[in-house]
Amino acid sequence: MEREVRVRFAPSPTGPLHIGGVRTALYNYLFAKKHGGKMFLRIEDTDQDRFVPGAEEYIQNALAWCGIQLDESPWHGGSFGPYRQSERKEAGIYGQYAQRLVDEGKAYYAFDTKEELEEMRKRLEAAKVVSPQYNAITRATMKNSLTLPEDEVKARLASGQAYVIRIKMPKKEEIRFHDLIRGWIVVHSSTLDDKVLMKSDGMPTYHLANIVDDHLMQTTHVIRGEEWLPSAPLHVLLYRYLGWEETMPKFAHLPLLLKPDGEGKLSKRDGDKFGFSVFPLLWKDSENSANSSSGFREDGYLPDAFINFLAFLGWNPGTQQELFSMQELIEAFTVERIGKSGVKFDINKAKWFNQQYIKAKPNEELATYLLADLQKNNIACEPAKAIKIVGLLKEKTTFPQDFYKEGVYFFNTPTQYDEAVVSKKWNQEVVTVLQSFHTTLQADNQPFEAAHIKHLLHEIIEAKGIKIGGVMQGIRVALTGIGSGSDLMEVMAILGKPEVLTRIQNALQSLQGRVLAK
RNA sequence: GCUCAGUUCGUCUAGGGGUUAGGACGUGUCCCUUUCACGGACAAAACACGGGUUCGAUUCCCGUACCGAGUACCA
Repeated sequence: MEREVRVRFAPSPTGPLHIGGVRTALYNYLFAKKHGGKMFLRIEDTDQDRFVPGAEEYIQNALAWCGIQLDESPWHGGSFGPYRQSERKEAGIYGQYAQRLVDEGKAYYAFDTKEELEEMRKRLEAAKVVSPQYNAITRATMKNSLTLPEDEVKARLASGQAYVIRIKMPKKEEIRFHDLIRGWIVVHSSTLDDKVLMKSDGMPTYHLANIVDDHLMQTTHVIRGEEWLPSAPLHVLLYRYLGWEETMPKFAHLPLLLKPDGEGKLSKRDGDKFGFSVFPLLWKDSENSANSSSGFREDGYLPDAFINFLAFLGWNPGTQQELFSMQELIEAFTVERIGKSGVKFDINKAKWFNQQYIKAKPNEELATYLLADLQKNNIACEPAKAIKIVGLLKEKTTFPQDFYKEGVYFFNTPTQYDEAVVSKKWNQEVVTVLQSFHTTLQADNQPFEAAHIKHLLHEIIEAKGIKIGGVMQGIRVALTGIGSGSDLMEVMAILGKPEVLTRIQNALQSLQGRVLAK
């Protein structure tokens, strides 16, 4: 097994890429890079009915945002293309293999209509058959090339009648394979059915297409969701039937991402229900806006935080370290450390990761978020000022949009004051201190810096024999309009002396009657 | 129903025949403090159940329960 590691991510373009899909892509990517191999993307668009315009572009954008870099794909190209199954079908790639299986007696034509299949199911259910399916037993009662006379089969085929190709599942045979995460899996063929390999529209089903493509594209490892585990035996059998067992990829079936309340797979509805996104990016459904969904990016998650969070959903490094860059993840990643059990989705952890990443970012970078939000609100601001504000606020910030939310008071001279704070904290002492402070400030000519401001203010407070705690909240509300925020001295320094003087004056005037009214 | 998986604090998990079963998120209390946060400290909180194997099982085996996935001419 000296083959170069080649893994694939194979989404179908049926809508926005789900967060579970992103995690699958991520694990594939980490694995490929860890082993110096390649990762490619293949679009599995064999179901034309479910094709959604824009989905492919969404997948591309989502992976790019996450920093998952593909070596080959429909849009990057590569030497194993085409990378869309619809195009591969046009190129005649699948038909020959289906035909080979039929010729070798490992698959057969079936002419049953939808109604006939439905009828069979009903009949079997009525007869209380344990598992009503098209299988080694029931195929004898259906219309297919195994039951029909040879010339009738030929006639039907020649007349252009619709047909599918089904695998001829052996009656009794143990199918076993090794899963990198779960160990040996053994399934008896009698529990499997004669899955359709080639649909009546000439398209292969996933089952055939993924085996043919993974073989042709020299895939060494198939890392995919656990929902594929039940059909893995079928895939293994297909490799065997096609004579490709020697180079069959190794399998790793990932644990599923579950709803926060633990009732099943995480789905789009859960995002709405629990108030968070289950998609990396905003998805706009052009036909039905109700199908649109918010994305982690738009919610304010940083891509590296999102990736770090996602990596830990079902995997851990076995150490106490929790913060990992993509490069560190690549180095630390092993399939052996992927868990077996389903993982419930906890958005709190995602928030925590985001907070950690915000804190670690340089102020210059964070300032761009504030600046952008300010611009949206037509507020002008010097980058230098934004950098200072952001530096002050970052400790209490989870999302980039918090800078604007928490920091608007830097830009809006308050016209209203938080009533709860005013009624509790606005008193004669505050008024007195503010008055002296105003006078002192006007006379002062030292640089308007936090330490100096603090010194001046404390001098006044102490001279009057007042306790700091009783007066600060009032001063804060006078200056910012609200009762909470970052260090007031720093806030004033950023505000600048003229603005501080104005605000003190305003507050003294606006709240004039409030002390007496008490 | 059947097949296949899985089961350690509320959640993500470490561990693994003998441990005070460890960490993180969240929660609570306290400290810091000009408030909110941040930070610090502490606390509550888990081996699904029943058999077996064993001197000893949370760990290994077998059952049961529960949970999940699959059971389409969807992927």
